[in-house]
Amino acid sequence: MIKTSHQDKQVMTPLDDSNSTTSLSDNVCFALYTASNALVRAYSPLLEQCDLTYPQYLVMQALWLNDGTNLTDLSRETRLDLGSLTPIVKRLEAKYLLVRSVDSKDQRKKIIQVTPSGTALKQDALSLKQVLLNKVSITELEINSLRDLCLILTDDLNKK
Amino acid sequence: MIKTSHQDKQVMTPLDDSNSTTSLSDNVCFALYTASNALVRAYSPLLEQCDLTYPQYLVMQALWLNDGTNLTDLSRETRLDLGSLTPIVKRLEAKYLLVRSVDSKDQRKKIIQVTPSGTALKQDALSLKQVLLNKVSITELEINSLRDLCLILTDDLNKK
DNA sequence: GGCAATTACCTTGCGCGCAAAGTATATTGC
DNA sequence: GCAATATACTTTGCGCGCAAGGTAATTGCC
Repeated sequence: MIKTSHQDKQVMTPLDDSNSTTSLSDNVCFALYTASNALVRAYSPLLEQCDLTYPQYLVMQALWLNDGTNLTDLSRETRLDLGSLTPIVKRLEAKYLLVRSVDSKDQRKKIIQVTPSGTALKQDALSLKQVLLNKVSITELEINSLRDLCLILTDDLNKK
Repeated sequence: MIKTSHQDKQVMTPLDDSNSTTSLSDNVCFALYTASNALVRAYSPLLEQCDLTYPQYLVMQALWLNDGTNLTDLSRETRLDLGSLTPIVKRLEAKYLLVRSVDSKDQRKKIIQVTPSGTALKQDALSLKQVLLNKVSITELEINSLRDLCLILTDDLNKK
């Protein structure tokens, strides 16, 4: 958007920075996208015994930390779009893991509350993280740095 | 990473490691998942002017680097499932960016080749990466470390 | 009080990601 | 030479992620 320098030339030059990659792995974007897919894929067989998908697990985690919020607040916490969140929450309600009720003070708001069944899942579900971490060869320090870089990147990309 | 100590007790204690998180942001998994979503979301309005989605862009990148491969090889390079890849490639063919043909030596294989229209997209599409990188506040060194950690993590998670 | 603007949520449409099942072609074993 | 197996791809079903459009309820403004 700022540099439109090679809009005029269609011939690729060897010095052109945007073409010096020899493999997809040279791109952060590819690496990030691939890692996220691998993560969800690796989580899925573990979460299956809780009958949860990864996004559903995310929502339950958010509720375990902060029960009784409304959809919009839950959307902000999970960084999930409201249009994605509504059907996810409905499926969790169909599994009797949570209940939805209308806020009496503001009838537009839906209050989401974890049921006893939902709470019962907590220990088992959260322990699955360790199973995945055991497969990973990078150090805890590197994991923390990976996490922090991802959080910064997310904020940067969501800006403007 | 090593400790699996809380498998036997179902009651949560304040010292229980898997429950000490006070926010979703404490989890690598959440951070990674969120960052990947933010990335695709940020790329989408840029790629719109090329009439490409992010996965379609990934496939085109792979082909620009290595034209004339078959689907299975393309699947390995892009880390995309064959079941995902088939419809993506079909949509790219419908946009005249590539053609699919049967390998005469092995009729099961489909050879994918970029058309002149597909090649014409290359310069503009690859220049979009810089637009995104300009929004990002982390250093090039950190980006490289983020990329490498993601690649290692992916390999670890795909193992076994 | 009345009415436009805003907010909270739901719905729709499309393109994935992936597991599972299906089809056609090649290869292997005997 | 031919059945069993393996390989390459396609299809189907489901659950997202997200943009866009819709419907109520609430707020702000006059």
